[in-house]
Amino acid sequence: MPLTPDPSVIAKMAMFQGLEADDLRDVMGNARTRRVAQGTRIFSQGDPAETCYALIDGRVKIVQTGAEGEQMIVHFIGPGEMFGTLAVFTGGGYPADAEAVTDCVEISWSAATMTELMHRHPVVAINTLNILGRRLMQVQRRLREISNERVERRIARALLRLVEHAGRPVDGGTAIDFPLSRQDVAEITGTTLHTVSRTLSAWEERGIVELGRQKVTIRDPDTLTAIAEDLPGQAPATASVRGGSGG
Amino acid sequence: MPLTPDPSVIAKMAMFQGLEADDLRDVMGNARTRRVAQGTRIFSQGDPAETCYALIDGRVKIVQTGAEGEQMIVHFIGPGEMFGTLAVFTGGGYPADAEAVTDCVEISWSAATMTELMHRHPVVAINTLNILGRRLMQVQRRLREISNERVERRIARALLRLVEHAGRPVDGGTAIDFPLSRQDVAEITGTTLHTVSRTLSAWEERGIVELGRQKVTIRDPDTLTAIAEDLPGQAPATASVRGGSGG
DNA sequence: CGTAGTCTTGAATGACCTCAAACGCTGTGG
DNA sequence: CCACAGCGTTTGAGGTCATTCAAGACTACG
Repeated sequence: MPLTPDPSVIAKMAMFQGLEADDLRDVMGNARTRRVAQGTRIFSQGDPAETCYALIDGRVKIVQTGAEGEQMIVHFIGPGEMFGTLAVFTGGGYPADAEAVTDCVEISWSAATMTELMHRHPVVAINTLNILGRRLMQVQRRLREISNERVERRIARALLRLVEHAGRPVDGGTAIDFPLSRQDVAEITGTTLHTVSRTLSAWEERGIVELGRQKVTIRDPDTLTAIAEDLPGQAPATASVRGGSGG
Repeated sequence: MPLTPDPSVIAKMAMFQGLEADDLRDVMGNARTRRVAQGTRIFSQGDPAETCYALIDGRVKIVQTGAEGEQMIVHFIGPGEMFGTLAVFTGGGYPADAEAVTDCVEISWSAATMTELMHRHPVVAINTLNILGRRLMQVQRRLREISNERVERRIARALLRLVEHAGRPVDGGTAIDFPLSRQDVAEITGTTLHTVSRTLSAWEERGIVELGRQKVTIRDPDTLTAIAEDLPGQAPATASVRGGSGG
């Protein structure tokens, strides 16, 4: 993966749809491309937001930390998606950390450049509006789910969403394209790693998933969907989730 | 309140900051102003998003409904704020219902008009980006809170936020400017009206709030903040509602 | 082979929900 | 004016899902 990516990569990004070839060259000229090793912190919550990013390759997780250290995974970023853009327009610091969960290639622009670009090409602003709007709708849906639904169902949903977003077909199922610990799943679904572990173990026994270290493979997406949607006929054996000794 | 509002009202809106007087007249010309009675449904979840709105006067609540009827109050809209804008740019229908919780005056534009306006005046798109960005940050913070925090603290936070956003000073405290039922608070905080009722009753006994039918008055915001932030020194003493910080 | 990090599993507690009933405002009509 | 219905609210009792505390097992890596 070269450090000067060809413009076609940029051209495909949702953010730059509708730009002419000339403008794309302009965009490229003002951008900075960089390799980022797995585990690198790209920016930190509270840092002044001076740069906005897009991902060429790899995966980045966006993590928000509360006053007492509780963490929540807000979003996983994949190739072609922007991140860190939000804070550039709201002023103030980044609202979360960004961390590379695999080796990545990122491209970035200064806040000033991006603002200027949007003034020159309103379509970029409108594209961004579109992306941010979708993300807002997603977060709102997730908010409702977390408020009103049981943990098991939230975990099912989270896995299905991850598969949708970062699924890689493997022998006998679909795996998730990057290291994903139980703790990660807990921070997505708003629960503890213990509950996640118990739930996944129960599912493994039923042949729905296959587990590994920082790895989950979905073997039976239909049953998982049934759990997520609470469909009849695939009633989960809830008792088995609770360590075997119900009371 | 006249049905042809003077342009200064529009000029003050965050969405139209930076527009010239001429442009503002243009905006006004394409807008439609309307009175809305308390309780009116302005748009419904799933309706095709053909109009975007701003509020001149009154309060509107944005409510999302899940597949099985569970509801969640996403946002309260006050004077000068826009709503229903989101869906216009993401395509698809509105992601939630909008309902007037008081008598309102709204102003609206067709989606096409608004898009055109943004192309002519990028600053409007960038302003909208700013507003939407802030809202996204708010929702993400709320998501983390709901995931990681106990109910009592979430209720405290919700009340403080409502006071901030719609507080009206009254004799011996601050009231909230519109009818707010226990059920409403439950739908904001992701709990049940029973738990809300119990919690508020306990607080009333401690003199923190004063309760009425669809009404909450904050008498002691400091203690409420202490509960919200889990500060020392204001430890709640009631048996029925959990206090302190864990174990 | 030891160390550190991830994951599993058990047992006990408890926060919150669910179910159920009754209370008290508010507005309405006799 | 009072009776009555409707709605929001309060309160109790019981159940359970999920957290919390506590070990221990497994995996990767030097």
